[in-house]
Amino acid sequence: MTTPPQHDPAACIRVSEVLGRVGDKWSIQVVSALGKGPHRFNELRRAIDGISQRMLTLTLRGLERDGLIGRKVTPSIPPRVDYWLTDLGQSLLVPVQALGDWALTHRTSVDQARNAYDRMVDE
Amino acid sequence: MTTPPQHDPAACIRVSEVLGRVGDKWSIQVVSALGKGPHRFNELRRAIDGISQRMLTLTLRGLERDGLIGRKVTPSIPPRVDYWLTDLGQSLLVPVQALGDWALTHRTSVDQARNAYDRMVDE
DNA sequence: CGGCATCCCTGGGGATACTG
DNA sequence: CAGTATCCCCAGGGATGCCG
Repeated sequence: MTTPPQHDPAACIRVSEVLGRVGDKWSIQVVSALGKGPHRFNELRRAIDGISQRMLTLTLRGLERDGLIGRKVTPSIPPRVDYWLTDLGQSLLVPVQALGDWALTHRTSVDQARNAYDRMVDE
Repeated sequence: MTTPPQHDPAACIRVSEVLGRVGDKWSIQVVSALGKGPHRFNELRRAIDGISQRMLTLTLRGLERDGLIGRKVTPSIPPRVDYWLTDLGQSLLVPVQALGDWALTHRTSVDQARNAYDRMVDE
């Protein structure tokens, strides 16, 4: 086992705030997609499987408000809007990646535990 | 800027799964609280501000099912139930802590961006 | 003490249609 | 193309009450 981090109530609250911000259904995926580089609106729409236009818009607005992504409107015809990660957004990608790595590493363990649990309670 | 992690669709999906599992309103706080050591049901209830009995029960069941926490019933009178982090749960604490650190570090940046955004759209 | 069971209500989010 | 607006549904989750 690694050193168990101690419980810090203040840190807990911060974690909750972060999760409230990026823990919604789509934010992480948008940030991750923008990790590749700038994207236009419909490029993101295609890159993120299952997201609706409405939710993409709302998610992008939220991330922009929090300073995680930038937005540039080019008023051509047809209009063009580009999104990209700010430095702040890039920095968030690091711990997010760590969480993804955890998921990749321990996925089978979780699945096994889940199956064992489900068998135990019959079903 | 640090090296920007590349976008990996498979990794993205995994991140989503992890967030679906621990990104709910209470799981992280329960895991963090148990990072201190084993707790009884009502100890957790008191440690986690605002959680209802119902949600604590549901959250604990979910975490137990996923193998992140252990549960031991002592059928005394009154009954006693202890919860603790499994090794798997401990390992999750690491990336979660990283996310918490990010929140602590960048909290003011996010708040400033948010305030600036809100001023910009008037309100 | 440590739960289920039940009721109920809010809001997250999909589908669809319209606009600049 | 890139939104905004509207309708609508249902799952998350609080409050309350009962049980071993």
